[in-house]
Amino acid sequence: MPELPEVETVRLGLDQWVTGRTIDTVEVAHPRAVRRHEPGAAHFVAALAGRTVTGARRRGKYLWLPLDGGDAVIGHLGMSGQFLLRPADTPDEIHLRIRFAFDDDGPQLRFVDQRTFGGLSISAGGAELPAEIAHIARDPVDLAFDDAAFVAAVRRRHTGIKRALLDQTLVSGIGNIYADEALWRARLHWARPTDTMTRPAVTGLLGHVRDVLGEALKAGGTSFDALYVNVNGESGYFDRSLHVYGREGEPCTRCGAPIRRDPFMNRSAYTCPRCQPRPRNGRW
DNA sequence: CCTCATTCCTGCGGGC
DNA sequence: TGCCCGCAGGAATGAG
Repeated sequence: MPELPEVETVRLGLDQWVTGRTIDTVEVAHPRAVRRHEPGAAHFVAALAGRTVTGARRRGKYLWLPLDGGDAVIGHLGMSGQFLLRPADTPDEIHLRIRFAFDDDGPQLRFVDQRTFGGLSISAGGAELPAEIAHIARDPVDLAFDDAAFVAAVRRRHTGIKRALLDQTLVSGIGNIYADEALWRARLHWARPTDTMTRPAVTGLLGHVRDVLGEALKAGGTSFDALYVNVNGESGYFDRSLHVYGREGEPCTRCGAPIRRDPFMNRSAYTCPRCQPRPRNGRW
């Protein structure tokens, strides 16, 4: 579930509570959580002792903590990852994967992840932008995002518009929830071929993507259960503002037609069949 | 350079 | 009551 608004909410918390602190010890409770760290868990632990965190940054759905000396800890929440700040005497979470203890009296930083799709690794010299995630595009909230280049790139692609929105090398930060919500706002069907879209249509969609991401960030993100929480364990409330995602059979808030769920890329696509029609003759 | 299917993982809820 | 299965899905990977 964590998409840009949720990851950014976590980043803000990390920046507030971890920046400037020096790591004392690290414990890897589950090796799978560091599987992307090629040198292995023991190296991960040894390399971080004594290092000071100098910030908290984000690229799309990836986070990284720059360290003194120029390296960085890269993190991805996957489906169910959480960064939690917890006093040392707090009982371990069932799905605790990695623990960071600092050389001060402050709380531990714990990486908790039920489904273990997420994980952490160290990027050598990656403080500015880790090479491991340099292929991830900027997100639409990034001031340096190039709107014209994005519009042109989308129109050059030969695929469906939702696939394009989910392609993190084209635009980052968007996942299944916000893709569906932006497409509903733009009245576009998920299968609309990108090469049939006009420049204004893509530009308009980009505007809706920005709007929905911004609104969700203000709400502290979307959560349906306790899986997505900020560093203090609190849930966002944007799920109350969703128009199509997860609403199969419920009336469209705009026209009343029942929301439809289609199988899509081994997951789901939610649309309003009236607001986002798919042409009968196959011509868009 | 594309495009796209497959794979990883755990817990929950529906059906029988 | 309990078992099985589908579903949730980000992104790396490799096939074509």
